[in-house]
Amino acid sequence: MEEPDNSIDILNFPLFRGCDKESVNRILEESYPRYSSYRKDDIIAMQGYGCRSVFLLCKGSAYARMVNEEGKEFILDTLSAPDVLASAFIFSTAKIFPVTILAAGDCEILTIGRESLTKLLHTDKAILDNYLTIVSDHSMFLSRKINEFALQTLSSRVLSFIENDGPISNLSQAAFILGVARPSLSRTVSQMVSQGVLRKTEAGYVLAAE
Amino acid sequence: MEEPDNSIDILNFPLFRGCDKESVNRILEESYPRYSSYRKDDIIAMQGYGCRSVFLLCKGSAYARMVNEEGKEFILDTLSAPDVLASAFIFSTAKIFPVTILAAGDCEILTIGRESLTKLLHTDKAILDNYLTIVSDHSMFLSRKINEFALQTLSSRVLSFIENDGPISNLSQAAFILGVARPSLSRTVSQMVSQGVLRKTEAGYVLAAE
DNA sequence: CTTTTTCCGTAACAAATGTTACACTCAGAG
DNA sequence: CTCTGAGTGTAACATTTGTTACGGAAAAAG
Repeated sequence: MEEPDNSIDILNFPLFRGCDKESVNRILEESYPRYSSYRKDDIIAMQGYGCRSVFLLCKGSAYARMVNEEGKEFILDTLSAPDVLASAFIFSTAKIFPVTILAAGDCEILTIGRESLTKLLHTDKAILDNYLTIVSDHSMFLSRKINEFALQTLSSRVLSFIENDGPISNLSQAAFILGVARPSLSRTVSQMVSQGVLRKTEAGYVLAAE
Repeated sequence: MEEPDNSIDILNFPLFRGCDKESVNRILEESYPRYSSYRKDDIIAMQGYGCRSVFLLCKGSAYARMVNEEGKEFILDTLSAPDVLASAFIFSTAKIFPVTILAAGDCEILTIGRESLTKLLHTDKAILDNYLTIVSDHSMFLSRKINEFALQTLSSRVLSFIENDGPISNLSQAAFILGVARPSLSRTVSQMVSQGVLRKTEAGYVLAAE
């Protein structure tokens, strides 16, 4: 279970940048952290369930999927190691996952309980500052998402998507992430191409300006 | 400028619950906090501009409005004293307001700079825990908003609106907050009434079940 | 090589929401 | 009282997106 190179990995995390490695390792070891592996498409956390720990994504990548009662869904975010999952949920009043987190590929994850995390934040000011930045950036990310969903048309959102995620090489997948029907995205992309906004390359659809 | 009853107000804030009042007041006084008044519709903070302070909303209420390039807009949130504004923006990497904050009525606001806030968080564990909860709850709020905008139909969002904000007494205003056209909301509400989901009372439209 | 699967483009239609326009009610100002 | 403005209901039409369906292209499997 316990990985021998735990202590080496730790400083790769933005969360631990500038921290006192020794004391962090001590606190982590005291808390008997769980080190687990997930296979592609395994569920790491389930929307609607309680959140008692944060997940340090040490290897691999994961994505956050949001579903509503009628089964309509979309991908809110994709995350790659090294990153912290559930950072903004664990200290909320409800302590409930608003999304389901799934392994995009094989993942290795270190689970840290709420108490240990609190202790870390109380002990090391660098970690605290990093954590505040991480949680705040998460809020900013969500704000931008809201702006997209609430105010932007599909074609604007396609542009944002390409800016953030690069060329659209798979229309079906992109449609799923954008939370729209595949033919709708296909239609919109076709229109954008004929308007000269997008261009089709071997890598997929890209901005025509480049 | 300086209000004499500052120190009394402070403990009303969820942010300061359980804190050591003496040391908080000392830190606040050291930082020469600005105490400002705003009239109805004054701009407290402007979307797209830098965020260097948090705002303690001591009296009155404010709302956060989000606009896109084409001028389409909606109200993301309304906040009432006592509350903390911009808690999730000040520690982000970008440090940019993603919304415009406006006074919904006459407001009194205590402005706390980033350095003083950092000092408070580093000094008092209770404040730190409160702050983490506030920021996290903000993230949860945004997640729910995304769920609404991305996945829910207007009628579902009407139900959420009534649950959170009470009866719809002003269709125009509610349409603006929901970010939809007034006739669209009027139409949907009419349909929901004829389906028996909503009921019209003197207080406005309410859930039929009650 | 054939077969199957996956992805893509597209068309026809449906559903949701936006836009514009107009008439009605009601409360407050004058 | 009359007038005005805010809020409302509603209709007709436009626009955007969803749904379903079908055929083709290209890759993967056999």
